[in-house]
Amino acid sequence: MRADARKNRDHLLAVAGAAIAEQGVDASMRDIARRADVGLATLLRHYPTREALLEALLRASFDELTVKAGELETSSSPADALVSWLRDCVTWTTEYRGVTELMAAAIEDTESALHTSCVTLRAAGARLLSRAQEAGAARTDMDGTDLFALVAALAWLGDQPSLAPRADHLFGFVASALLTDAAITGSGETPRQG
Amino acid sequence: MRADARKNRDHLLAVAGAAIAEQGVDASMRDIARRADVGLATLLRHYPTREALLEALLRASFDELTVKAGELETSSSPADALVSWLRDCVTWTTEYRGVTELMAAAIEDTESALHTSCVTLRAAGARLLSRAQEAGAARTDMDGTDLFALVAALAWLGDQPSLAPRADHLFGFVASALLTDAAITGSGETPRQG
DNA sequence: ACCTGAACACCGTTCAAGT
DNA sequence: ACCTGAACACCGTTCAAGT
Repeated sequence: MRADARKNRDHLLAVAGAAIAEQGVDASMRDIARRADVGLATLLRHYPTREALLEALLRASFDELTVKAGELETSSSPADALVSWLRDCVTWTTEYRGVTELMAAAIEDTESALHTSCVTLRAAGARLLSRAQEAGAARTDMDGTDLFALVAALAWLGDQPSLAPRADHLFGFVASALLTDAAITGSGETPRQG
Repeated sequence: MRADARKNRDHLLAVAGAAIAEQGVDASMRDIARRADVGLATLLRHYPTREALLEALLRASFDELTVKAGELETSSSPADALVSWLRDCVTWTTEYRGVTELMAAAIEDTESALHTSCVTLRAAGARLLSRAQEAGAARTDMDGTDLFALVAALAWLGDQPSLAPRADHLFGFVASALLTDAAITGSGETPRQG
């Protein structure tokens, strides 16, 4: 790639990041190009679709979350690892309004530029869930796809101005429903009789 | 209203219902007018906004759900009434893809044509929740707004092709988390000591 | 090798002009 | 009283022509 092209590309990504942080993932591509003082066609040659642009923009965050999941597997109790990773995921998505819907579409669209990242993320969550289930800390009637859906739904709530104030509370509701009583009362105690 | 205008209006609503059932609430207004063999400006004079059109389209369903809530209050146990009404709400929203997002926006926008209907719906849910809470059948850390948000989130899941297959399962997950153990093991037993 | 203006087919909004 | 064509300011896609 030529030096001027590389510079254009980096500049575009920075401008796109700002625009999308402000206006959400539906920010106009034309507007992003305008802000970057570049023709719309130039933006589209670097990033042929909105998803390709987002993939470049979110790659670092995706990687971080995946690495974090691996770290939590060794550093925290199964229940704590699961819940704190879920919280990280939900918190992260609130940075880019509307990204959840795109991710839900991408996870079953193998053509999407976001597909692989989403599948990897789901797998990371599934591992943490399995670990918690094997420890008797999480319900056994859930799998990685259920978990992905729950995170997506909670993130979606955070995107809706009228519902966002309850997003934290409902995260707690969902998280505690996901865990078993044994995990909630603490791993040191014996589960109480039902 | 003149007879020809009335006829136009009814015809527009029927056509809009079909288009929106097919394509979701984002169906092009221009396309709806085209299908109805009417100028776009005519559609917009009858229904000045997308929300006004949907309000006319959904009014009957809104009323039904509100009436249903009242009936369930006398015909069913507090827990059953709450859960079966929630299921009705979620099932209903799946008929019109995207309606949940519009409703979430409308409930805090007093200018929206859908505002009153959404507020009424939330109040009906809040009554069923209170009744269940007073009977010791539902968690007491939830209110009508939380309930509205949960229904919205579950309905949103049903709108996403990749997540829809889990929507029923996750409805059960949320519903059972909403109820107390006492309500789940049956209303004939005394709540256990916590 | 890289960039871009311009044409295209859409969208919802608005209003002057028609019946 | 009711309807509508047309102008407007947008959108993303595509490609021939320029540097």
